[in-house]
Amino acid sequence: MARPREFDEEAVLLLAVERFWEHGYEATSIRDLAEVMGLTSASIYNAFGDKRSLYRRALDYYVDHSFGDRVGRFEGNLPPRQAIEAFFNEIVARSLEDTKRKGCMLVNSALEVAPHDPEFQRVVANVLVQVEAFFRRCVEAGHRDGTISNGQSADDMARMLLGMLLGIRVLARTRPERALLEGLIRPAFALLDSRSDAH
Amino acid sequence: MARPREFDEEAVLLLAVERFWEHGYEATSIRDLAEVMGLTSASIYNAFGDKRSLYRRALDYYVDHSFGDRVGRFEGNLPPRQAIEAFFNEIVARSLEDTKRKGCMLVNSALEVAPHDPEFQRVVANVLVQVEAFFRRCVEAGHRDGTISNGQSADDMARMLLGMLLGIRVLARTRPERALLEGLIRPAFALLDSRSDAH
DNA sequence: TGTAATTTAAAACGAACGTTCTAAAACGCA
DNA sequence: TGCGTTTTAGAACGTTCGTTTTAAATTACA
Repeated sequence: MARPREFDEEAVLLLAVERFWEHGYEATSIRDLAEVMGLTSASIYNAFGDKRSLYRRALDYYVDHSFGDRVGRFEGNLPPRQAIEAFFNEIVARSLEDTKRKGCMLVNSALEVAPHDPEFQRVVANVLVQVEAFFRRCVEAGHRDGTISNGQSADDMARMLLGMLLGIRVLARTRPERALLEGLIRPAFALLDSRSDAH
Repeated sequence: MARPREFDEEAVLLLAVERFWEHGYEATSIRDLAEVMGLTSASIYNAFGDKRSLYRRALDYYVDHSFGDRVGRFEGNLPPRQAIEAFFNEIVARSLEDTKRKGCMLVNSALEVAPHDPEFQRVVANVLVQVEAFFRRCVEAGHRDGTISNGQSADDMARMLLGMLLGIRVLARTRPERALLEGLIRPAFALLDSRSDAH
């Protein structure tokens, strides 16, 4: 009943993600996006609305396919202590092979967009709460089966792991050095392992 | 021999710092700066060169008066273990009273400017190296006088503290909650205290 | 007091910004 | 085969960008 789209919406959204991810919101123009996505600006506005709406779609896509995917792969499929370790090992590995220094789009968004936009503030905060909850579930399970030290509360341990995660993401963006990132997580893991009955 | 400046260079630089700090590089225009600094764009260009040069001056000013000042106040004046604690307590306090959510200008710069600008990459990386070195000196001194556990190497401990610092700075920008930030550092301090001979 | 030097104010520069408009093109259905 | 509808391509909208220019104002020194 009408002329059909000449592009796949998810495919071009992925291209928009790449661009926003690497250059951020302000430094990415509609013309940049049009070139990268292989569309005219009219098509972009027709399919996604304005620039902010497209960025929102891109961020949601990123969150679902990075963090969401990671939690889904590890939680339940691995013992809690190993799930945490696998999570951080993957973050470190990704950070070290991130030659374009894109970092984590959620962290980028947390610093560039969220502070001045209540909607994005809510979105980013919500994801961070979910990450924290994932860590807390892992630590609680580890407490129950004795594979994680109960020297610290699961709440505090989860908070620390969340802080470490964000710290790695920032640090890797300017100093992507293996010794630094791997050395950073060693004390944190030592804390997971240290036996409380040794005190 | 010529018409004198009508403004104090350091005073207007501080105003530029505030603006860049809160809104970042891209989202701050020369006209914004001119209004905030109370100058015309011609005066800005005459005194500071182009926008990027002014941002560089602003970042240097920020680094000297925040991190540089903090290290100078704590190191030497406090025992190593207390120096680290005072450092983090001040970071948490500043983060909680940061109602404008400006965060840390160095971290903001690390994510917005440094990845696409080799000069700023070098500047930011250099400061992070200095922060790490400050932590390492504290941990080494604590190892010597027995106030810090030697369960972890000073190198790794300093790396972890650097990661925690950056993590707090990011987290506080979207979730400035006292329980979260204070809970985050508790396990890290526990690691400083845990006695290695207990294993 | 006149001259050289510098800073001001304000307008102006071309380029790029986000967004919209105008037509032509491409489909399903009558 | 037309009709209604949507998507295309590309020009165009007004605004804002970083930066420079023009000319008046202000000083120290001869």
